[in-house]
Amino acid sequence: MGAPKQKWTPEEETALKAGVIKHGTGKWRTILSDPEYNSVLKSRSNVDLKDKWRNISVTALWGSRKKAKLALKGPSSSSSTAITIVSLANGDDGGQHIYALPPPAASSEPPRPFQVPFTSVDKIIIEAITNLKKPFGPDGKSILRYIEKNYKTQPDMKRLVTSRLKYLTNAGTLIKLKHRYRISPSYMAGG
Amino acid sequence: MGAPKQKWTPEEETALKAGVIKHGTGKWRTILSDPEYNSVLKSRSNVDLKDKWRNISVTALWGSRKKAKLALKGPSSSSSTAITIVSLANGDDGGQHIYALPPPAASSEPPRPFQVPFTSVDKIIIEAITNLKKPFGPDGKSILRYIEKNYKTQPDMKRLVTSRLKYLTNAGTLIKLKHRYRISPSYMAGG
DNA sequence: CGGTAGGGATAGGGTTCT
DNA sequence: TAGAACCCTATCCCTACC
Repeated sequence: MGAPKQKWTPEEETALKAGVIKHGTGKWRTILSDPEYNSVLKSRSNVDLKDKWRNISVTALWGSRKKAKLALKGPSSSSSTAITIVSLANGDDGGQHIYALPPPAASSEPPRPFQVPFTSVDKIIIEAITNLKKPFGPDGKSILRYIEKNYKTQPDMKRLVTSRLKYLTNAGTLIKLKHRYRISPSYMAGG
Repeated sequence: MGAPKQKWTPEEETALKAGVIKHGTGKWRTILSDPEYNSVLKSRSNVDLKDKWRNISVTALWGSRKKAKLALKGPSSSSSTAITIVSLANGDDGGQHIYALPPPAASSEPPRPFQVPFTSVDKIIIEAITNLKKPFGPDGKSILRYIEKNYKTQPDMKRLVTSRLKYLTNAGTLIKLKHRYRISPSYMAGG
């Protein structure tokens, strides 16, 4: 066709984000039909929207889909790539950090620091909300279940998640409505 | 990592070319899966095929990717690098030459000839077919659109392209099938 | 048939190696 | 230094499942 790879413009991306905030994720056709966005997104399909949103989400969390796939999960599938989540005192998320411990044996990589800062509970919470993709956002319990299902967690993860949800809501990163959490516009907008 | 740059053997290159002729460009996985080639190309990935084909194509056209990048494009992005295509009577492509005119004002370069022979319509047509990468080749209209999009053209470019397509098809450089054009084996083989 | 989710392939820019 | 080989990831495509 004419366009070998049609890169997304900032305007289109903004419109998509606004559309998701207004209609929720998974409502790609609805967003496209909304007169508020359909002029900007004229040249995009519902599938394009879905793909772009996936890309935005995953990039914000992990840097790329590939990294997300590598980072996410692991415990059950392959012991050599397992990632263990631990939280340490005194971090930037209210006294908690999440670290990824490199697998015990494994790679012929050059010497790395024993622990590399990898991601925080906050990021995992955002990931949970993104991946659970409930129409109006998951509730706290679902978020916790998601995290416990996908990561090896420490015993007091519940307390940690609860306090982080409160903090993120106060900070404006999350929006809480009827016990459900969704990601705020400003966060996805790249704030 | 493991692989210290695995150079392409002539056999592999031949298999790749045959695969492209059979399945078209952009069908890298398909080519890999074809029992006719998958023994020779066993150690290559679909991405490897794509990269190698790019090297082959771009080398045939411009000498290298770097040169191609310098030569290609200009009009829309930056006026100072704009390339103007004109055709002159009495050339080697049926009475037509394509020239690249240096930008009007611009560079502090040493004095250049007013017009430097740049490339011919034929090469641009080959480039168009290569870059448009339609499964069975683009039709004439698409080729014309590509050229008009990427170059500043003279008014009668349509007529020129049409006649060149006819010529190149007769000459065996292109293969025409159902109004679509693809590059012939012999051309890519370096003929 | 129309829509979405998800896996997977491709395109094209960038990087490394020789 | 250039060019071949290779890497990264945004975009696009395909299929399964409603």
